[in-house]
Amino acid sequence: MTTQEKILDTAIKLYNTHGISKITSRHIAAEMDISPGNLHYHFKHTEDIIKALYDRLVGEYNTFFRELELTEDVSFADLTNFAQASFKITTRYRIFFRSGVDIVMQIPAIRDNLHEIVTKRKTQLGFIFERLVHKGIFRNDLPPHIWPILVEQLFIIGDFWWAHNEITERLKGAKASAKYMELIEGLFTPYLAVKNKN
Amino acid sequence: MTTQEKILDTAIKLYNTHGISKITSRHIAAEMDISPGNLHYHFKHTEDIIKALYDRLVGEYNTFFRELELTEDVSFADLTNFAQASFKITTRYRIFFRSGVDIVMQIPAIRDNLHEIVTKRKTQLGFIFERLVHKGIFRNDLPPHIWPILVEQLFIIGDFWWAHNEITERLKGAKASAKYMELIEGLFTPYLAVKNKN
DNA sequence: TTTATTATAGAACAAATGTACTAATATTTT
DNA sequence: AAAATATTAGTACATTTGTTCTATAATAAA
Repeated sequence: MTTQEKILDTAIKLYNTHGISKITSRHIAAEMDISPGNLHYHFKHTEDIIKALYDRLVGEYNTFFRELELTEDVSFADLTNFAQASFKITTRYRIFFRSGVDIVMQIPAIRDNLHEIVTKRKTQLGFIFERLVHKGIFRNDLPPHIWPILVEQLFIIGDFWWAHNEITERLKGAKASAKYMELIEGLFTPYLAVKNKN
Repeated sequence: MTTQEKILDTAIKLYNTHGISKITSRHIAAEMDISPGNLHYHFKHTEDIIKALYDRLVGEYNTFFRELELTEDVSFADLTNFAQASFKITTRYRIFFRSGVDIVMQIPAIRDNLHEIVTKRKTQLGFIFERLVHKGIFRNDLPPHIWPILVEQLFIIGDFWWAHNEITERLKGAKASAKYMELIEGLFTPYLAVKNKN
């Protein structure tokens, strides 16, 4: 593993546990026993570390979405997989979803990219719903304008569940995962066609 | 208006527009043309300002909930009012909902209080739903375990909508309010009894 | 009106932080 | 092996930030 990768791994670990605002480049260097000078040789600016972590996050989302797009024949299980994959990613990079938009939005490279990626994800999930309605898995007696609303609800809960968990139950591991899935699945349950209610 | 109040007003204004992490006690003092020394005469620690703003936020929530509790005969309109009041409060203090739990959770006085207040709000909203089911406004053919889930979904979307808006459409004013209400109302629409679908 | 108090300004300090610089060491290329 | 390049440690510096200190000024109490 290269020093760069080690820095990123250490950074995300420290950020996730202590929060971005409390972790400085010196902390990261100290944690992995290298000098501050060395760290800034690999990442000139501390912001560049956060930027690199964001790129990792986006990369993981993209590879997952690419897989999903290949599946022409979307099934209900894909939706569950989607939620579970989202949970894993938001867990690994939970600092981005917990530290709010405050810090992240102040990094220009991220700010410029964020809107684009969220829009893309929304469109993709919208397609999945469309196909599931067509297949009769979701109800087809509803006005079409409800689907974008459902997609948005899914994203808000998916993205900010960790933040909410932090200020309420503080669940971890399997319990956290179960609660997350319960909330996400509960969101589209009312829209399932009657025959699929299981 | 006392200097203390002026400091809090200036602080929330600056925090809301620039984010907590970018605003220091010096910025606040400069914005209102007083000396740093004077500011720290009124608030010994910068954190105390955030703590005081949090107390304001909680206070506004409490006065609203107290009104609602007096209404013995809960109607559907109360639910909409509830959402609208929540929107106003989360807008006025949106920094707390945008800067994430990261900063806020590091202030002990807030951390200790936050869980309590969220739980209280959840219970109160749970009661409202219970009464609305009883009155036949919400469906009574559903398993009772779905109501806590719905309450939690409502709170996540209610609390973090501003954060989500920041990274997507960045709506403001009336448009923001309309979108917020659309998402919140869309959440409980599927649970309305058939006769109430209007 | 004198005295006490509260409020304010402005300078000063210490700690933290990002980052640049220098020299040494390791690694790769030729 | 020699030269070039990449990596590392350690130090140093400037800036920012929270906070304290001291001296005035304003206000309230006596």
